[in-house]
Amino acid sequence: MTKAKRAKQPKAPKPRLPRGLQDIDSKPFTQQINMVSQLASLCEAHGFCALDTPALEYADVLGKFLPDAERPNEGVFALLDDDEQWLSLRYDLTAPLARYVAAHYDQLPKPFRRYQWGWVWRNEKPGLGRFRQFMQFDVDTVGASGAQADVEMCMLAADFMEALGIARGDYLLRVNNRKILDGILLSLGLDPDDAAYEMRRLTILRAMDKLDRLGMDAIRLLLGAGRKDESGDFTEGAGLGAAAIDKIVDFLQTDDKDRQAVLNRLGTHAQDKGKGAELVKIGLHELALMDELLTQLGYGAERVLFDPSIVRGLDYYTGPVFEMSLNMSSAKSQTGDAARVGAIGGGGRYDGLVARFKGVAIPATGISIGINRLMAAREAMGAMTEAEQEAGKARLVVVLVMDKTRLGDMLALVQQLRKAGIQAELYMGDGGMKAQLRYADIKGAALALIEGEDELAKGVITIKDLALGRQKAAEIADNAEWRASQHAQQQVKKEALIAMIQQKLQIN
RNA sequence: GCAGCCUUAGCUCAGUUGGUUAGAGCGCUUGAUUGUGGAUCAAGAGGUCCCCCGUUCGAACCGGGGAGGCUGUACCA
Repeated sequence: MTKAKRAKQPKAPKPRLPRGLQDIDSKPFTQQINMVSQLASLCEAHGFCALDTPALEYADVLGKFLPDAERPNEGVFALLDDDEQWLSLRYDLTAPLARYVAAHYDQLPKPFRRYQWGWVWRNEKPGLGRFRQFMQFDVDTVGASGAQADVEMCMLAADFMEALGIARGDYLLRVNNRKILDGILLSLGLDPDDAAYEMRRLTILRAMDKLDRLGMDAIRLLLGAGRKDESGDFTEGAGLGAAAIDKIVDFLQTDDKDRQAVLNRLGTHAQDKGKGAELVKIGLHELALMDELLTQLGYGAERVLFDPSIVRGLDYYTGPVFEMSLNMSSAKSQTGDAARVGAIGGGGRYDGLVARFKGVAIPATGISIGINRLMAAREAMGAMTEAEQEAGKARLVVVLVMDKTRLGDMLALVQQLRKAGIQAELYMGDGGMKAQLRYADIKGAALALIEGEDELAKGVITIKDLALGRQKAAEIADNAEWRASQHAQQQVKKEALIAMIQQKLQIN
């Protein structure tokens, strides 16, 4: 566009995208569809039902983050409807599930087991592997209080990873119990009636949650006076005394290599008298039940481990909590970024969520997988299922248009190819032969078919092997030799065309 | 939110300690060689130097404000 023309339309919008949102083009989108359908069929095999719910819900139904007029978009994306009611884009799939269960409780089978995937939105600062729109895949069992339901979630999470080609040992589901965490806090001697207790509890839990990322020394600082990060910014600590810090640090040790070892070690924290130790004891008992089932079913500590530093979100979890992480050491981390993808999923037991609507507590447990993060991590790890390798191969055949009076014949040829199970398209543009081959190249097609004057006269079709041609090009630097190299193509009789294409596609 | 750094072509970046017409590589378009993509050669298109205000004879460059981005940190249902 010339400058003069530009001046006439000065307000041409830039084709920009809001931060934290992304286009997903052909290859990753196809991969995403494949991943979701693999997980969905696993869920179906377990007897979970599919469910879909709308992206928009009433803000008060989603709970917390209720928008106010001044800051309607704090944390969530919200908008005021015509009737002056606040709507929010869902920020997870669990709150809508609670709404759905409460609304249809009478008709649903109890326990109600459903799986669901969809986009969710969070209005937060995006970062590495964090977006403002991302896809979650959730599986939940509502109305089951026993450890078997939690254990099923753990096993399913592990099965998910393996179904997606992530090798055993490259993923780890770490499990903790909120009752243990709350019990430990109580036994620190903090007074729950103290006005500052809740703040302090959050600060401590948040500090514990950071063990993975910051290391134990930083955790000591965060539990005590506070910590200064590398930009010089200061984070206020919990202000605990040395004895309390030591107790927590001891609790957090994560050297244990199997689940029984964790249970034994944490058992020492259950021996004191008092409410705190009592809670710890209950939590440990729940974990012990899970361990028993997991062990019987062959899910060892290399897949599902107990880890006292797992906290997960602070709000609705009431019992076991899970977090799925990947061992990225096998990743080809060119930049080092790949190694820090963070948790790719999590979940736990939330016995209070449906009670918001029904008044009676309905126990529930579930997991949630972050599809986008998982996809990025798999890419870095080079995890590929056979189906994906198959799908990633060049299969497309592009038929060129050499003579526009013969479009009908060409379309018929393409149809014939498709009937034979060959992925094929006719060039739809206006370009000449050069443009058409460039099109086939950019599409990553395997073959191009040419039926021009010469071929028509001879009753043949030219098959051009694009991949082979590219490979030859890489070896040639001289123009004359290039011209002599004859384009990696061959002519076949029309009757033999389909058989030849099928043969060529197999070899590729 | 807080802190630090950054913003020049589609991308990655040069640039003049303030001086007229702002550059490179890659990419893109067109052409040559073949009815033929990818190699090679040639030509071309593409810029409000993030935006606004100020200082100055003169600002991409200096000052102020704003926006956007990156990194760390906080929050993360």
